[in-house]
Formats: sequence, C-alpha cells, structure tokens
Amino acid sequence: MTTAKGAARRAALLDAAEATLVGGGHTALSLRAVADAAGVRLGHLQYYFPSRDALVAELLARILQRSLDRVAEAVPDGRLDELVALLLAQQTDAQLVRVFVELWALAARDEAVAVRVRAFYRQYADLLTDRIRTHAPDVPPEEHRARAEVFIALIEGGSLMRSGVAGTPSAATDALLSRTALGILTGG
Amino acid sequence: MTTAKGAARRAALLDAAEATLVGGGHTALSLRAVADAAGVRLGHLQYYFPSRDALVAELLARILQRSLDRVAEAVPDGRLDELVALLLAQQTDAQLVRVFVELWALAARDEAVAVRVRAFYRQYADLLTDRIRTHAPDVPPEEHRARAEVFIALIEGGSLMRSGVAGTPSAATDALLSRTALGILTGG
DNA sequence: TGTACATCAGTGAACGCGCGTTCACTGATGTAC
DNA sequence: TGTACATCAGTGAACGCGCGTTCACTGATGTAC
Repeated sequence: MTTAKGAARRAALLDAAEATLVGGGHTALSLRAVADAAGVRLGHLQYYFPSRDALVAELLARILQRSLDRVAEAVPDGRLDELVALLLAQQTDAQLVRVFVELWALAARDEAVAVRVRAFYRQYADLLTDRIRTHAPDVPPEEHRARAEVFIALIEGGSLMRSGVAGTPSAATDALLSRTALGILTGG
Repeated sequence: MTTAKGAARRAALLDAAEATLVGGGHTALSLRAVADAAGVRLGHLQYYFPSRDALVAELLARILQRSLDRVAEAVPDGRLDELVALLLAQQTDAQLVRVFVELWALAARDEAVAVRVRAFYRQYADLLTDRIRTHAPDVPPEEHRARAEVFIALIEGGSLMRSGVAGTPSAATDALLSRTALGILTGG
C-alpha cells in the first residue's frame, strides 16, 4: 500500500474517479464506471478502496485540498484586484464548477461530507481574513471575517451564474462582479 | 386526468415527490419511495406519471414556478431594503435551499434541466431589472441587468454560506450580506 | 546466489438488492340511450 | 329509472439491469536466511 507502484495506482484510480464525477455527476460515480475509466477490473479497484464510501471520502479530500492549495496560491500575493481576477479566472473551468456543485449537493444531504466542505470554506475564509486584515488593520476583527465570508458567497454564487448552471456569461455582469468583490474586500 | 380527483391525486403525488427529494436528495427520488410516501402502489404512480422523467420534469416545473411566484411577491413592493430582507428571510428555510442545491447539481449534468433552471433565473433577473430601473432610471440598461445578476449571485452564494452546506450562520456576515446586497441594487 | 515464504497486485464469478418499466388485471365512476 | 359500456383509478407480479459487496483464486514482487 505504501510502495511507489501502489501510490501511483491509487492516484490513477482517484484521477479516474474524478473524471467520472465530472463527466456524469455523483450518480454516475459507480465502482464499475471508475474501474472501467481506470482500465482495471472491479475487484482490483476494491483492493485499493474497500468500499465506495472509502473512495468517495478520499476523492473528496483530494479535491478540497487541491482547491485550497489553489486559493492559497492566489491569495497572499499582489494587489487585491489581482487576487479577485485570479479567483474569478479559476472559475472559468466549467468542470471545476461542476465538481463543486456536486459537492454542495452531497453536503446538503450527507453530514459527514458537509463537515469536510464547511472545513474547506472555513480555511478559505481564514486565508482571506488574514489578507483583509493586512490591508485594513483598523477595522474590528469580526468585520474582517464577515467580509471574507460575503466575498466567498459572491464568488461561489457568481460561479453558478457564469458557468451555465444558473445563467450565461456576460461581460457587464463580470465587470460588476469584479468591482463588487473588490469592494467587499476593501470595505468600499 | 382532468377530473378534480385526478388533479388532487396528481398534486398529492408531486407533494410526496418533493418531500422525498428534500429528505434524501435526487438519488433518493425513486418511484418506489415516492409511491410509499404518497401511500399508493408503484403501478398507480406510473398511471399518473408514465416515466420517472415525466415526474421529475413536472416536479421541477412546479418548484421553479412556486419560487418565481415567491420572488414576484417580494420584488415589486416597498423599499429596497425590505426587498433584501424578504429574500434573505426566504432562504432560512433549509429545505428550500436543499432543493435548489439539488437543482443546480441536476442542471450541471442534464442540459434539459439546465435550460429550465436558467429560464427561472432569467425571469428572476427580469423582475429585479425592472425594479432597479424604476429606482435608478438614469443608468444604462445593461447596468440594470448586471446589477440584478450580481445581486442574485450574492444571494444564492449567501444561501450556501448561511444554510450549513458551505458555512454556518453568523450575525456579522448576515449584516454585511444585507448591506452589500442593497448596495448592489442601488449602485452604492 | 538460491530458495522459501509472505505480502502485494490483480482477476473473475457470484450474491442479493433496488431500480425503472411493462403489462394484464380488477373495481369504481361516469355517460349514452 | 335501468342497463350497457367506456373510461378512470388503482393493483400486483414480473422483467432485465446495474449496483456494492464478498470471496476464492492466481501471478508478481519483495524479503529473510
């Protein structure tokens, strides 16, 4: 399980699982579909992930960690308007938006998933809160956090409107979205 | 099919379907579960809805129409801050939030559902656009629409953060969310 | 260097279950004459 | 008012299918001596 080959197989199986999730939603995430996508037999997938729950849990952890890394990469550097532009640019990946919509749906009904999803957003807000505090140290601490959470709400809601799930992209809306997001960060 | 009894049965079956969707998500929305919830036999459910798709389509239409009615009721009256308060208050119904998260997930993978969901948000934005135009007739028309769409993004993202799906409620965040939403409407 | 053995990697078949769909059927209700 | 018949409302059993899980199995790789 800890050999290099084992670790690589494990990662490849998770890649296949993620591709399946993105392609067909979480109802399509069957063990047979994942095994097919990975080019292994069902029984062998079970060798690495003894149950579907084990596979989903590990997939969830990997997706959230990667997303957090991506946010952590964008947040500390540069000016705030560049931060907004970076976060919004990341959202143009329709597949990533799909993954998150699936995660929200899973979290809405599975409390174990919800705990992990909320932990992700808490860390996301932590990163933003620090950044906001640096920019405006003179406002009360709960205001820093409130700005971070409202910012995230706007960005995540924006992903729905911009991705084709709940709306279609529009330049005027994108521009106002950017300005509003920046305004939330700076308290404007 | 058009008798009073038939229409009442139909509505009762859709009630059962919606309760099942809210309770267990769209994976739990099986015809057997709906029939059980409604207290009828599987075969009889099929008498009213010849396929699962037919049931889901009608359920979707009913949910979106009802939500639109609710928005239409809140939008035209009173001051803009009352409008914001009303829309945010509607979101405290955790079950309603769940239904919408399920709809987003369905829309993310089923284009037929996505078309209906986008149509709902377009009408939602139409109502808001009119209201914004009345309040600020002197700004360009595409700005009206952009404000409506960014407002919806904030409100829908806020529902995720406030409902336990992606965050937990906080008074400071709620207050800033209200202020920001109002600012988007008024162009503040 | 060679052998024995444990562990790792991977296969294949079978299981019970819930699913959507089909269909023949019965009883209740309305309608035409 | 009574009868015949069509339609509406509702039942029950069976179908094939994909699902997660179990398990006995084989071959490859590492390790101890």
